[in-house]
Amino acid sequence: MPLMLNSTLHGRKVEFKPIHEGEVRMYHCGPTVYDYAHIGNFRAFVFSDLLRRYFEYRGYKVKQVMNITDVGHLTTDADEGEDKILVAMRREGLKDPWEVARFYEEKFFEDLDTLDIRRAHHYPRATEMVPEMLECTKKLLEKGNAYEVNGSVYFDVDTFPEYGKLSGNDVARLRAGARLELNPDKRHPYDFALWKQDPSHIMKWDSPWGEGFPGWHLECSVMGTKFLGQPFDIHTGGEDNTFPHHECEIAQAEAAYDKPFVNYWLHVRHLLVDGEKMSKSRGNFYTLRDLLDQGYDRKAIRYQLMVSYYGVNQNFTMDGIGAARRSIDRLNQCIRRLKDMRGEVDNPDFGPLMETARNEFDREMEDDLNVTGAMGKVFEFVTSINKLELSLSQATEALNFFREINGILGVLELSDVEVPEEIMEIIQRREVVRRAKNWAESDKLRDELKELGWAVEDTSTGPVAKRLTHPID
RNA sequence: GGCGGUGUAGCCAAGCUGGUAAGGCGCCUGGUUGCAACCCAGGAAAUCAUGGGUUCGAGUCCCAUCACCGCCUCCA
Repeated sequence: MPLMLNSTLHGRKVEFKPIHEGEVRMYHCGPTVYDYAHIGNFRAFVFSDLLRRYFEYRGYKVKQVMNITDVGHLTTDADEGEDKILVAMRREGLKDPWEVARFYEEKFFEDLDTLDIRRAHHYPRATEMVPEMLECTKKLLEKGNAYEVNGSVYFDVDTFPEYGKLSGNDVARLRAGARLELNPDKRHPYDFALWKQDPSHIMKWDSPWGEGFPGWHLECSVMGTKFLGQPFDIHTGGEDNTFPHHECEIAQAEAAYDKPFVNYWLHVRHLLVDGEKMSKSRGNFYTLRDLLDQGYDRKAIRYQLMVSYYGVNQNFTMDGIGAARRSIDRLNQCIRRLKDMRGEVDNPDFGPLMETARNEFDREMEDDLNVTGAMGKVFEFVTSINKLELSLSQATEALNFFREINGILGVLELSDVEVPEEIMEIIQRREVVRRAKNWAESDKLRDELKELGWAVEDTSTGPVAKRLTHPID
């Protein structure tokens, strides 16, 4: 069955067709490394991981690129408030913008690992792509799509009639409703900088037009084309990037090389926290580290971020993280039960259930990665097989299904839990007193285990140790 | 002001090509257990934002209103 994606460029769901058979090339707007990424940022990053893992599940070879924006488009004497970089430098005791960028880049990668987000194939830094950006700027000047004024180079939107095709904006209308500050250097208010000269900037490079820094939109065009070719298949980012950022990327790349830039654009809607938009002033602004510090489980956070349709806002709540944790536990519990199945006789009810589960899971996912719907089908499957006694081979088949979908989800516990010696010892001690029906002592040992972060479940086949994943449940 | 999106049980939510509403969490009852936890069985709970319209029939299409989100300025 075809995979349907809701492409912003098309304005509707369209069938995905790769440029290269069996291969997908994707570009994802990455972090600006002047602060910790917040939980909303991670919705977009988890989505890029979901896409990648899902394409791999479908058997595609995937190539991913994500930019690291380390060019501070900021000045030493910021007009309003204090410069973000300077604040970050003081906060972290760092000496220059480059150090700030490397510091937060490292934190970003740590956060990716925390959320089990698979690494993209390239993470180009903007500061290391300046030659390519200069080259693209020169090309646009040569072709007449850009003009130089006072050491800055602007893209001339009037030379690109398709400007607006992604966002649905219309240059004439934009001009009418313009509330931009007038920049006398620009011919049109929506012309945007490819190269900018500004003496007060901290980061500067040489160029044919004097010292300056690259424009805000150029890095993504250049990196996408360099690592993925032009056109490439999919470009993703937060919904806020649609205009002007992605619109400008298209204009630059297509004007420079006279061919389409990207075939499908997917935009991730923002998340709300407790029903409101996240902001520091509202006190509902969280980084990933904030949540971990409060004791929330990383897999629950991943699950929570992933199991909602990317095309609508998600209401992220602290209760939701706990609910996510318990949802994962339910799946894990089913997996554990399957591992104990040793029957030799096939259960006739199993086959149809298994087939339905696979088909419906796939059908939901093919519908624009409707993970929510797909998981609904998985839970229906869990409920129905929890009632059945299965043969070893059937249990194995079910386990394989969980293993496959976990390639996408990345939150399930499929391998046996390794129980530390110390814990095993207490559990065995508890078994001895339990057999002697010394309940007081038995419960004391159970409390002791809890203190150490472990639970014990007394099953018919003996005690099973279970790691307590989350103190706040 | 313009463009796009959302509003479904206590909470998170699927439902997008129209035929009276998935799933998870929570809650209730029973089973299991030494007691729990986990699990199982059963159950309560939704006038699908509001008001019109089209239709034999609308959460699902159309119009209007309200609320919220994004963009029009850097931002996932």
